[in-house]
Amino acid sequence: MPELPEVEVTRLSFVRQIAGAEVLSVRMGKPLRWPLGCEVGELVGRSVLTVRRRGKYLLIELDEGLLLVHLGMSGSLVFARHLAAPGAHDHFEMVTSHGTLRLNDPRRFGAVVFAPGEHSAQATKLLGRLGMEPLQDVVADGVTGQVAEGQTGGFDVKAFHIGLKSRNAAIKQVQLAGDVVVGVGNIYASEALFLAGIRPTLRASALSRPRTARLHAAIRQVLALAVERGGSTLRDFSNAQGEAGHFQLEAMVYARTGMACKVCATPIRMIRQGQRSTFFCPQCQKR
DNA sequence: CACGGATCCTGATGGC
DNA sequence: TGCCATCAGGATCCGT
Repeated sequence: MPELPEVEVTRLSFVRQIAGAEVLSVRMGKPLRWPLGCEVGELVGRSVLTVRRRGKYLLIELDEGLLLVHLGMSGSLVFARHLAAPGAHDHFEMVTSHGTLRLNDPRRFGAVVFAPGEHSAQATKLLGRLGMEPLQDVVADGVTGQVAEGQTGGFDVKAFHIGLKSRNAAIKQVQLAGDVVVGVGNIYASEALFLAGIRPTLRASALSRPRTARLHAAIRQVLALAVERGGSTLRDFSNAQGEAGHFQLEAMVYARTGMACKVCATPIRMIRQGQRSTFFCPQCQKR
């Protein structure tokens, strides 16, 4: 489910409340994608400093170590003072002095992993080869005014072009791979290519510098707008306050197979790339 | 090394 | 109503 906008919207929806909280207890449900990597008891007594984001990972920073949270395809977080008894798909729950953080993830492709530090082997294994942060310098933290992400370089057109040049796979799939640019999932990959007027099947290495610049701008534009709209709620996404997103109402191509293109009225087409659906307008995205 | 495909898991949906 | 096939916002692993 969640791509960068949904993860960022989730982060913004509970970072203020959880900051400064003390961990009172932690409980796990069924196994997630990876084991937690520590005993739940080890987390008790630590305090939550803040929550940052790297790609589609949330980094819950503790006074000692951090929790890396990934929502996978079907995960969502809730943070509240009081929650009903956990359900069948609630697989991680952390009770703090400020409220309870709970991960609901029916498909269990998500994960919560403890790492002793941001540069530990555990963290590097998950974050080590992530690409550039597309919204760096665009989405600022509502409290501190600082950008959500830290140490990687910003999303630079020149670096983007260099990254694409070495890839012969289709541009759509290179966007999804996350090693050139992070956070672009199946919805926003199609949307960005539409805004840039680029055919999803074009080899990444075939993008000219000007077209790379257009895609760079399109990715930023679509992700930033999606964050403003609270993300996309296709089926069941909601932020940590339980609120749905509305970007899907503004999608130009995603899930609009056969419907008229909002620009030229040509029917939107769907193809399969790497077992995933891709949507595009054959008229607006000729190559 | 880069690519395509299989894979993890559950739930919703549509055809018969 | 039941059964089966297909599809779903992700990302890793494996064979070529």
